[in-house]
Amino acid sequence: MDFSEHKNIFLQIRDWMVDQILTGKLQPGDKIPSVRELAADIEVNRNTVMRSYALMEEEGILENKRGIGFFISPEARSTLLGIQRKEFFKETLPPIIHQIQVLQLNSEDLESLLAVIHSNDAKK
Amino acid sequence: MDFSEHKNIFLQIRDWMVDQILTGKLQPGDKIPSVRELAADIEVNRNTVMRSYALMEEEGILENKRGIGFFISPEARSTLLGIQRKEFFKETLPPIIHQIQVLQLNSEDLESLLAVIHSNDAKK
DNA sequence: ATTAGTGTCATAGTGTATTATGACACTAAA
DNA sequence: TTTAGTGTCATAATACACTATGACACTAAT
Repeated sequence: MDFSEHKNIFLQIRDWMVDQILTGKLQPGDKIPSVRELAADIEVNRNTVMRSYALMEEEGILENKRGIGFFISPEARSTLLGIQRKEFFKETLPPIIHQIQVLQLNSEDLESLLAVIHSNDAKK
Repeated sequence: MDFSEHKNIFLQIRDWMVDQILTGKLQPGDKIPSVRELAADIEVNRNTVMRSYALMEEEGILENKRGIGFFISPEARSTLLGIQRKEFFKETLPPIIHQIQVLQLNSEDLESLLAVIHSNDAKK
């Protein structure tokens, strides 16, 4: 895992974990790496991982069994779909649209983007 | 101007100024607010504005006349189009595409996005 | 020459993310 | 009961963005 300069590490850990859940690599009920283990893996301090896990617990996507570890909450996937979709439309999409306007990007420039969107139309 | 929590202020000032240039609100040759003036306007420290201006000067989009002030460089617009397009395709677009896949967003969800893209096709 | 406005530099202080480390409570298994 | 693994809390140290402030050099206009 490589971190971006311009975003807090504990938020990037959260983003990475959220992605694992939404893509199905982590399933509800799964035990996730312990605070110490993940910290060692990604070469980050224990406290930083703790902060990520605490945040995700507060968001309702992780559950915590003291002395045992953290687990993906049963309703994590649907909760996350809600959170992430809301975030996407409120925070992510508007500046993207603005940027596309300003840079005058057309269908040809954004071919790969359009392909993905249309491939999602079929799956209904 | 309201700042986001999760991005450095001096970078947000730069983004804001870049947008003004690309949308034509600031023209090549225009004098921009002095370091002190802008700092007072947006209630930020002089040094923070200085850091933004120094960054933009280094990027070749601002020019500096000592004792007079900062000016939009003549080639600012084309320089910026290059920088911003490269940044967009390398850094911005890939995670967006991934997010659209993960959240299964279709043409209906992204109607406004598609509208903007297609409106850019005409202008050629 | 003086004045006001510009950028520039240096210093010190504040807040916060991150690190480093130790200690403690809880749980499961030997 | 002991041991190893878990989360949790507290403390101190480091790094960096940002603030606050003063001083200085340059430029244009009076």
